[in-house]
Amino acid sequence: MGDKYEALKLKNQLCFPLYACSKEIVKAYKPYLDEIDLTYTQYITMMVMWEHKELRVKDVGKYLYLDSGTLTPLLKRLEEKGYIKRQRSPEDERDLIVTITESGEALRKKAVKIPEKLGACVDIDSEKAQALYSILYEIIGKLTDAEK
Amino acid sequence: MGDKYEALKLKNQLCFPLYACSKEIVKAYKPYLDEIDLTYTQYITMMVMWEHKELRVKDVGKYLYLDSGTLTPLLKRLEEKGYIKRQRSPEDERDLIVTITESGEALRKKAVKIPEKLGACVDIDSEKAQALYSILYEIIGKLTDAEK
DNA sequence: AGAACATAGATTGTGCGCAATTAAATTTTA
DNA sequence: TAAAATTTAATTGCGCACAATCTATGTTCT
Repeated sequence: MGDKYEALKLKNQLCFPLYACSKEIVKAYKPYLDEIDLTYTQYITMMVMWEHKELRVKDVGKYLYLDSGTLTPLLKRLEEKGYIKRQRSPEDERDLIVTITESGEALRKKAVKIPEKLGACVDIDSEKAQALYSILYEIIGKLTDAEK
Repeated sequence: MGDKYEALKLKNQLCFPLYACSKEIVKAYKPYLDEIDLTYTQYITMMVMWEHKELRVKDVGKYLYLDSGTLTPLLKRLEEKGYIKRQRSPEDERDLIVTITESGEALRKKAVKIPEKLGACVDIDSEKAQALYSILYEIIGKLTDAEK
């Protein structure tokens, strides 16, 4: 009981269930995302594009906590699928402007059912969901503000 | 306000903060894990090995929710580093038995400070941590039991 | 204006993470 | 007991995720 390595046991970790839960939920999305030929990361990227229509790569990265190493190839794939356009900003050639296409907008109609389908899988009561949500953003805030 | 696509907005997702939080915490581990030359996944794998000393790949996978596609190369890397041994079971040649080495045991002493170091980074009050923990395992349970 | 600095995205390399498939060993069933 | 089914790990292929580096473009500072 309570040996000196207690803190190193899996069951005493907070990060592990977070890591495992995140993976399992993403896995639960898969059958629904397969229907619209998107990965989870592509899906959340389309989410910010559906909402903002036009963004620099940099801003997409800020919303999603992703860098260009992840986004550059991912955005190229979304462009190949026809959901977005990528073009340099005329004002500042360093910026790459991502714009949603009509086909990308059309995809939104297909995707609109996904949140409720997933809600049915996870099925957690709304107080717990709210608690979870606020604690997660509290942690994210601490980890990403402190940074600089 | 509350258009028909409200459910598709990033701020209304529960999975996204989970996904982002998981990544940010793993990132927070990195400087400490770098010191002992482990990735996060290797670290949690060592955690189950520190506790159990000897396990089949299958059981490691059950503890960590990982399959052989992830574990086979990861365990080979840990074997190269000298922390574990991999050998077939004589009773059932299908099973691969993973055993911790002395060097692997020694690593535990170096790792023992990591949980508190990370606690200092995340710094969340213990009621919230407890709530988070139990909600996460509730979701994990629903997603992994329902499966079969 | 020219040099130093800063910024944005692309590239490279490593390691997951997982679906799908394969191969070998074992168990079950007819 | 021979054939079919199951179990286990390994392999293959793809897409992240991220650190580190590189390149091109802008900005700032003398």
